[in-house]
Amino acid sequence: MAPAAVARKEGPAARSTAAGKLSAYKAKRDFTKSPEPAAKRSRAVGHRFAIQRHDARRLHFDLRLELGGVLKSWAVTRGPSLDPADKRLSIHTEDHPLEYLSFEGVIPDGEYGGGTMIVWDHGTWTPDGDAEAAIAKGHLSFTLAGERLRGGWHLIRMRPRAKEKKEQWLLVKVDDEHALASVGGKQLVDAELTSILTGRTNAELAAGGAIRKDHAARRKVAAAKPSSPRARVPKAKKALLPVFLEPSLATLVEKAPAGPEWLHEIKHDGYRLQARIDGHSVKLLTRKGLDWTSKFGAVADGLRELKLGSALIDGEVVVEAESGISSFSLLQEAISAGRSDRMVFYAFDLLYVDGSSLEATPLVERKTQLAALLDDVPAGGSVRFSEHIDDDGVAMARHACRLGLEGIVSKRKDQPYRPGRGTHWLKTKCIERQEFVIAGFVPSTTSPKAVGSLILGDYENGKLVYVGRAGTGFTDRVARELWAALDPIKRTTAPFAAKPSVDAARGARWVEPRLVAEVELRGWTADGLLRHAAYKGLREDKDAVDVIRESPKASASAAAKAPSPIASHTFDLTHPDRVLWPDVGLTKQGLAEYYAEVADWILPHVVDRPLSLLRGPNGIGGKCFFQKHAWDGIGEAVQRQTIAGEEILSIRNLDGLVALVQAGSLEIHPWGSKLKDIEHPDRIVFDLDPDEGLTWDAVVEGALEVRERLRHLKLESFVKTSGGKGLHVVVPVAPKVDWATAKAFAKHVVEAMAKDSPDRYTANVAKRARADRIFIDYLRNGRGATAVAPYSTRARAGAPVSVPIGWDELTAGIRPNQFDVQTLPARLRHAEHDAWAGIGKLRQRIDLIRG
DNA sequence: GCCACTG
DNA sequence: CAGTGGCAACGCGGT
DNA sequence: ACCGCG
Repeated sequence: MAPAAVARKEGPAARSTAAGKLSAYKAKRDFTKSPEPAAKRSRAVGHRFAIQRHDARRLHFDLRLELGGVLKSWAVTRGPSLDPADKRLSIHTEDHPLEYLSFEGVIPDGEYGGGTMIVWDHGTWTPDGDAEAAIAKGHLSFTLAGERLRGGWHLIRMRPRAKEKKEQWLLVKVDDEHALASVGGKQLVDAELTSILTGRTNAELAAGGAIRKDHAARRKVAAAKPSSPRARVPKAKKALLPVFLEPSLATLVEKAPAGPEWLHEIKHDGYRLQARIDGHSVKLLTRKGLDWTSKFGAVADGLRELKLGSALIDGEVVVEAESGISSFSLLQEAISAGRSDRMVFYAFDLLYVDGSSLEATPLVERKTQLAALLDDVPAGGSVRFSEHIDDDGVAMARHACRLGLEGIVSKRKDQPYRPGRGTHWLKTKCIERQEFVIAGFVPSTTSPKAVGSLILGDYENGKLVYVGRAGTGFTDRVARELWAALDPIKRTTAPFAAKPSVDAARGARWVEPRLVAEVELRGWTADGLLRHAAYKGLREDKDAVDVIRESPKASASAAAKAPSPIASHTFDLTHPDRVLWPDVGLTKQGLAEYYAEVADWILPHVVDRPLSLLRGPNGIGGKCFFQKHAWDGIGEAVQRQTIAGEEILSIRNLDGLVALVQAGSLEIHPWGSKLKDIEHPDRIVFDLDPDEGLTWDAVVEGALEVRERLRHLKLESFVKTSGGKGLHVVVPVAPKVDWATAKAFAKHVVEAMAKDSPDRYTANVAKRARADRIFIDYLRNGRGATAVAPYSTRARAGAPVSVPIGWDELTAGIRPNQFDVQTLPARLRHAEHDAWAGIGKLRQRIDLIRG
C-alpha cells in the first residue's frame, strides 16, 4: 500500500515540474524569435548586439547600447556554462560603469543581430544613472520575475558588488499585465461568508439563507426517498471503521473549473484533519495519520457531543481572526499556547458512517449525509459544516479573492473519495502560498538569538534546490523560536545538492533540511527564486522530503510579453529590514513594496494634496507622531511649499510615496482639498466610529443611512473601511465652498441623524455621549483636519489598510479590518473594477443646497 | 528619521 | 560629540 | 483658565 502511495505522489509532480521549466524557457525564446515588426521590437529593446567569438565554455559578444543618444559598446562574456537554462550574462569591461550590471538575455541560435536583453535584478548595481536612462527610454527591458512578472511597480534593491559602495533602490514600472496571475491566500470560515460568494444579501441570509435552503431542499429530497437517509446509501458498503484513510488532496490550478459537475467550497487556512469517531472515542488525525487529538481538545469535545456512533469525517481545523477570516498563524499560536477553545473544525466530507463505508459514494451524496449528520450542531460551535455553492467557479474564486480568502476548492460532485492527489479535487489560490524546506538562516541583525531571514529550498527531481529567502513575516517571538528550533540542527555545509551561489550563501548558517516552512510569495523571479516571500509558519504535519515544487497547471499557457518598464530615480531606503509592525513582521521594505504594488490605486487619492503623516520611524511599538509641515532632510521626491504661511507637504508620484516610507510614515492622511485650491475641499468625510461592543451590523446600517440621507440631497457617496473599527463615507464635491461651509454641511447631516436616532448616533465627541452609539465625526472636514487615505496602512496591530469597497459589498461580510498589507493586493488583482470608480469625476454641488 | 539644541 | 526633544491642532468636556 | 482626550 505505502509504496504505491509514494509513487503516486512523486511521479507526476516531479514530471510536471520539469515540464514547467521547459515551457517557461521556451516561451521566452519564442518571444525573442517571434517575427515582430522591427519598429515595435526596437522600441522595447532598442539595442543590437553581435556575437563575436564563441567557444565551448564562453560566449563573447559586443553589446552596443544607445545611451542618451550616444552609442556605447561593451564586451560581454557569458559563462561559464552554456547550459541554455543559464541565461545570465555578465558584462566585463574596464571602461564603463555598467560593468556592475548583470544581464539576462536570450541569444538567437547562431545568429547575429537583435535579441532580448533583460537586466537581471539580483545584486545589480548602477553606479550612475545610465542604466536608469536606458530603462526609461526602453532601450533595456527589465524583468523581475520572468514569465510571471505582473504589470505595475516593482521595488528593486541594488546591492553593489563592491562592498564599499552604497546600496541604492530603484522603482521600475512594468506596464504589461502578464497573464499568469499569482495565486493563494487566506481563508474564509463561515457559512455566511460562503453565501456572500453567491451574491446573496444580508437580508436573505437573515431570512434563513439561500444556502441553508439549498441544503434543506437536498435533505428533503433525500428524506423523501424510501428509507431513512442513513440506511439508504447508494453504493455504501458494509465495512469496519478504518483506522485511517489517506486524505484526498486537491491539485493546484490557475483557474477554477466551471460547469454543473463541479461544486465549490471555501479553502480553509488551517490543518487538514480526519475525525475518527468510534462511539465515545474521538481521534483527530493529520494528513499522515498522526494522532493530534491532544492539540485540538475543544474540537474533539465538540465532535464527541454529537454522539454520532461511528464516523470518519474529513475536514480542516482553523482559528478565526477577529475579521472573520481564518488564519494559519493564529492557529499555530493557539496550538503553542495550548488552547483550543477558539478552534473550529470545518467538516467537508464523510467517508464512513455507522457501519458503512462511503468511499465509493458520489461526493454530493456524501455531503448531503454529512449535512444531515451535522444538522443539529449549534451555529458558531466548534464543529461546522463546510458549505458549498454550485455557481460558476471562476466567479466564486474572484469573489473569494476579493474578500481576502485563501482560495477555493472545486470538487467533482459525482466522484467517489479518492485518496492522494487527483484532478477530481482542484484548488485555486488567491495568493501563492507554498511549503519549503528550511536549509539555513541568517541571524537577525537586530536581536541576538533570533532569525533574520530563512534560506529555503525544495526538492526537484529528488535534489534539494535553493529557492530563495524569506526575510519578512516573523514576529519577534517567532524569530526567536525559529532560532531555537534551528540552532540545534546546525551543520557546517549547505544541504543543497549543488553548491550554492555566493548570493545564496551570503551570511548563511546552514541547518539539516528537516523543518518545513509555509511561505507566502508574490511570484518567482526570472531565476526561479522567490519574490516577496513572507514566512507564515512551520508545517509540523509535513515531511521535508515531500516538499516538491507545486506549480499551477495552466489551462492555457500565457506567453510572456516583453514588459515595458519605466524607471524612476535611485533613492535611499535605509534600514529596509527594520520591523515596523512586529506582530506581523512587516518591514520597511515590505511597506515600500506594498505601496509599489498598490500604486495605481492609492496615488489618485494622495497625489497633489496637502498631507499629514503619522510617522513612527521605529514602528508601531515605538514613539509615533503626527507631522503636517515639511522638514529639512525630506528628499526631493516630497514637495514642500509655503501656502498661506503654512509649509505644506505633498507628493506627486510613487517616488514621493516611497520617500514617505523612508521617513517612517505609518499612516498617510491627505487633506480633503487639492494643492492648487487648498481652501476649497472636494471631499467630505463622515467617519463612523462605533462605541465598544456595538455590532458590525449597526455600523453598516449607519453608513447606509448616511448614504441614504446624502442621496436625498442628490449626493452620491462612497464607502471605505477605516482599517480600524469603523467606516468612512466619502462625498466628492466640486471645490466651490470653503472649509467652514463644508464642515457646517457635514455637521448638519450628522446632527439630523443624531436627532432622529439619538439612541444610535451622536455627533458629540464626549465619551459619555458615545455610550452604545456610533460617533459620526464631522470634524474631519475642518481646515487642516484629515482622514486616513484610501489604501493607507494603519499604525495598528496586523498592518490593516483602509480599503474602498462597493456599497454592494458592504451588505456582505466585509469587516473594517478585513484587509491588510498582505491580503489587499490579492483583492485588487481580482477586482473587476475600482469600487470607487468615478469618484474623481463627480462634480457634485453642495453650495446649492439650502440649510 | 532627522534636525536642532543641550551639556 | 553624544544625548535628547520635537515633529498638528481643534473642539470638547472635565477640573 | 487650563488640561487632557480623541
